[in-house]
Amino acid sequence: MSVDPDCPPTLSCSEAAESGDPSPKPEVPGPAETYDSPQMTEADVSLCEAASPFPSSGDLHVQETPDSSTSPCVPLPDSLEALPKKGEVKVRMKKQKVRTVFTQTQLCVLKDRFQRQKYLSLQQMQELSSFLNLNYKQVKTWFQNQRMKYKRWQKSNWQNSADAPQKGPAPVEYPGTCSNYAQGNLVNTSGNLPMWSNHTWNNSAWNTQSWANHSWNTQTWNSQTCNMQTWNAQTWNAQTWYPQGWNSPYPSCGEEPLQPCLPFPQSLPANDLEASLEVAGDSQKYLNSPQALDLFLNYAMSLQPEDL
DNA sequence: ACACCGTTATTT
DNA sequence: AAATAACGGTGT
Repeated sequence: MSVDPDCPPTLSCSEAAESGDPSPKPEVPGPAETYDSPQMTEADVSLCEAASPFPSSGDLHVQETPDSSTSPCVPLPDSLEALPKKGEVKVRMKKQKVRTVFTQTQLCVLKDRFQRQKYLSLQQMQELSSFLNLNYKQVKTWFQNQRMKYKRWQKSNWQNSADAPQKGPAPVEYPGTCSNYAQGNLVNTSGNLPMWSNHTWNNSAWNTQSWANHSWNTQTWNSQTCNMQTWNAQTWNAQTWYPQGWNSPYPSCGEEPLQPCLPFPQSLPANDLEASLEVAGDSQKYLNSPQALDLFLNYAMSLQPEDL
């Protein structure tokens, strides 16, 4: 909650948060941080965050999370401000962790996506992250954490549906989606299937229900057994996702040559989700990628009030 | 390179 | 104090 969009990205949010303005809601309706935050420079980030030892972050362009306020990078201990070569001063630098506070919108999208898809392919994550204006890494992490959370939840609910062998009205629903979130629209009310509920999911046993039943607390499906990596690669590639389908359902999408699954560039105008949605409201000139369109169609109506 | 999972640290 | 974003170690 709160997500203080007010907090100037540049200054320590925590500081601001603590010292005053506990006002949780009255946020500027600011489309979840419409401000394009100067945020910190990469230098800053790497400096304070000690730069994730992530090898891959190289090719997976890690855009430094644009919206979604990220925690400060300021109060580094002391004596270090001079800090000319970060290479050397390894000593007592406590390395403050930067924690991003996702916006409600971002969370909604993430959660909803998670509900129908526990694992995303690399590409999907990239797309999603791009759309949400988050890092690939952030999305990846989020999904990982979410899986763990889900797992925990399953365990605790395990007893509940434990013995409803496999017929039960499906275990209690995982508290995934946002309250007034119109997840109804998500699943094609019109046969326009969102990409992630496409055939791949439909006919398989992987709808949310059966997934839940799957209770994989035993190692049933997890990566070790199945090797998600390979599976992902083979199953979730562009061809799979964009079979031929993008010509049909959507009005102004027919024209799109719809390339496979592009690197999902900044096809979205500068900004973030809400901006895109806003724009997309009347003209779809920016939605030149299936992903954007899809997301729009799926989420446009379901934004949290506070985000708009 | 990625998933899992325990841990750490921040945010509320 | 709880929730959770991010990290680090480990296994494949």
